[in-house]
Amino acid sequence: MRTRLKDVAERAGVSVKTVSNVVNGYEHVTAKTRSQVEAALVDLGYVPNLAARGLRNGRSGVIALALPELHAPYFAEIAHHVVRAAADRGWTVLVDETEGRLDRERQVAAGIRAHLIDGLILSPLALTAADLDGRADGVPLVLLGERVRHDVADRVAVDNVQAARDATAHLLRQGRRRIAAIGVQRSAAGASARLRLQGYRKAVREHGLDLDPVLAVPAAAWHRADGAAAVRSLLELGPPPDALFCFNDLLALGALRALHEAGLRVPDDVAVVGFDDIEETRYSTPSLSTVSPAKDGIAGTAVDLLVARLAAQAGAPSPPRRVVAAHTLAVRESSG
Amino acid sequence: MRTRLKDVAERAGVSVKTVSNVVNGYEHVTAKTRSQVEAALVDLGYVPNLAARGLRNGRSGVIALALPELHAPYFAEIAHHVVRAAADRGWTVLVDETEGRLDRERQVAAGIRAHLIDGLILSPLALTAADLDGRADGVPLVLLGERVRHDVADRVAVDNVQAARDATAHLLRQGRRRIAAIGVQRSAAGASARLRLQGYRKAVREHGLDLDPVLAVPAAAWHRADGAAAVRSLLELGPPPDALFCFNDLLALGALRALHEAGLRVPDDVAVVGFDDIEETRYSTPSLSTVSPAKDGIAGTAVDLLVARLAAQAGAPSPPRRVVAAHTLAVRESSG
DNA sequence: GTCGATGTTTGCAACGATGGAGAGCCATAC
DNA sequence: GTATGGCTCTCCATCGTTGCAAACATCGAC
Repeated sequence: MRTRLKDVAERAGVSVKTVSNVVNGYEHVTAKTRSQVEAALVDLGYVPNLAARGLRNGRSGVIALALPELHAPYFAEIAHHVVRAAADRGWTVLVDETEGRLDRERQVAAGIRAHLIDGLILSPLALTAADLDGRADGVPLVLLGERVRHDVADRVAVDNVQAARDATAHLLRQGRRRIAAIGVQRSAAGASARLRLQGYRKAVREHGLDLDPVLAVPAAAWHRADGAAAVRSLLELGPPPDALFCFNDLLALGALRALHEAGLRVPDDVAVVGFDDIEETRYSTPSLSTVSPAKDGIAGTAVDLLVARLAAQAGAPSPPRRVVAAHTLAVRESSG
Repeated sequence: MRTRLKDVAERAGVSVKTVSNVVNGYEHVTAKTRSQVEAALVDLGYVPNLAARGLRNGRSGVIALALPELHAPYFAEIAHHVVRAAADRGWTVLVDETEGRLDRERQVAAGIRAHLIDGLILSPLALTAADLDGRADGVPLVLLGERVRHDVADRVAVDNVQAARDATAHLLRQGRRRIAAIGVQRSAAGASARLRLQGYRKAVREHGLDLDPVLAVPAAAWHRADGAAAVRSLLELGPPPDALFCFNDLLALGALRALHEAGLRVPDDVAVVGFDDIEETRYSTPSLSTVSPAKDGIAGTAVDLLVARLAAQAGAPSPPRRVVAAHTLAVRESSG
């Protein structure tokens, strides 16, 4: 049996409330009482019952992080930063994997864990704004990524169009002319893909070049295998491109692999740029140039937005906030 | 304001307890009452308050997973499998990062989240058995890995000695004779390192070869950078080895990088085997041979052990259980 | 010595849910 | 018609904590 405030109170010869006051650092407790209580706390090894505290306060100190899959490096890194940012601010993180499935994303957004969590950070793949309309009464929500319209909830995201444009422009400046875009998606879940494609096209046109539809290569998912497959199919269709802009790093790493197998040298024959700056890109052969979103900034901002919502929950509802996270271009060997 | 059982009860014209009975699937409720209550539940969008339920039942339905760092691929994959296994069994996972720091590991083991979690799965780095002695009253604990003596808590781990021996024997069978062990650690946190070194030595001796101390290369941490640094220092000391057994995949990937920079071909000049079978090893250039622990099995077993403890908590304490997880050797290009 | 002000401690109620005891109702058996 | 038993449903207490308000103690000022 665990010790409760009551046990400590009996041991210290004071009331339960006084013990509670000591535990919570209430000012007006005499030094003598305080030390008695503290001794009893230590003796009995008291640990507060967070379920009871949560029930009483209406706050659990726990936020949920829902993302497609924890084992994808980008999400693992985001999760790391969120857990860390939350811990720094005194919160704990509970993790849900949605597998990018609409039903799971809807469930978590609808507040499946009501009163166990105080807020939710969601990185959606399939969810649309319609799914979120009219959930004003639910737990505060912060969205990661530009996949959902920004007027339904707080949102933190990099400017995908701008970032894709930067990456493509970098390749153009290196003198590349036939740049393929790897990772095109037409499904509802492909909002990021659309934005990155848009940025890519913008850069190509701004450089006075024509868009070759053959160079827009689709990928079902954004894993290594899809990147490798995309490159193989591209190479079958005709002369190889002189550069690839891959919509994420996993695609790019798969692409590096396929290029290597095809006997093409990177960056000599084909330059490659990815997106996400996962740690692996620094150690691949060759190391991978990539768009580097400020992941710690994204995580910190997301937690801050959530905490701000929590603090403001009593007052009038404020309009959703949209934060654009910084990004840079990390130039490495694959496009150096 | 969220709806409570009370609101639903008023709407349906029954008592709070009856609503509770319906929600919990209690048998003896008339069809009529049931349908009335269910209608009210839907109308008001009732969601149970898990904090209150947890307080009353003494169970929250949440387990904690504490590991050094979520962004290391091995731990990310373990976390993925644990979250999934827990979800399959109706549990939710809360994540703590310890950074491998002793104080943090002690805190989580001591039950910092008491009553918010029902059980704990901990992957310790620095913790010793002494830290766990006498915590019989705490929340059920399952340890991952062989770092801590197996008689203090339930434990799931691969047989590190055997696995390291298998990996080294594989290299010997390929005709390699100067095999370096990368990742040696002498600190308290290096229990896995010691076991893997032991297995490596065993295999070398069993093959009738002498151990060359130069070939046991230390690494402060087990990240890519450490693997690269270890190889560079090894190459400075004398003639290159003809194979590397790296104590984890990140070391091996860093090593591949350093070998490449040194102009050594893998596997022609130097064969490389890693440990963990993270997804990245299938796409590196060359792809990496590695010891493959059954990660889903480890995660599933860990959750099962925890759930079993929870179910048995009322009865007499049973002795700690030790489960040895399966491992195989995935042979890929780096030692093919 | 009394009064008020300040500082310290206490008791009670409440957060939302559920277990258990028992009240009410109906059908069946005598 | 009454007793019996079983099914439904309600009421009350309880889980551990904290906000509120009241009670109590201490002190200085008059």
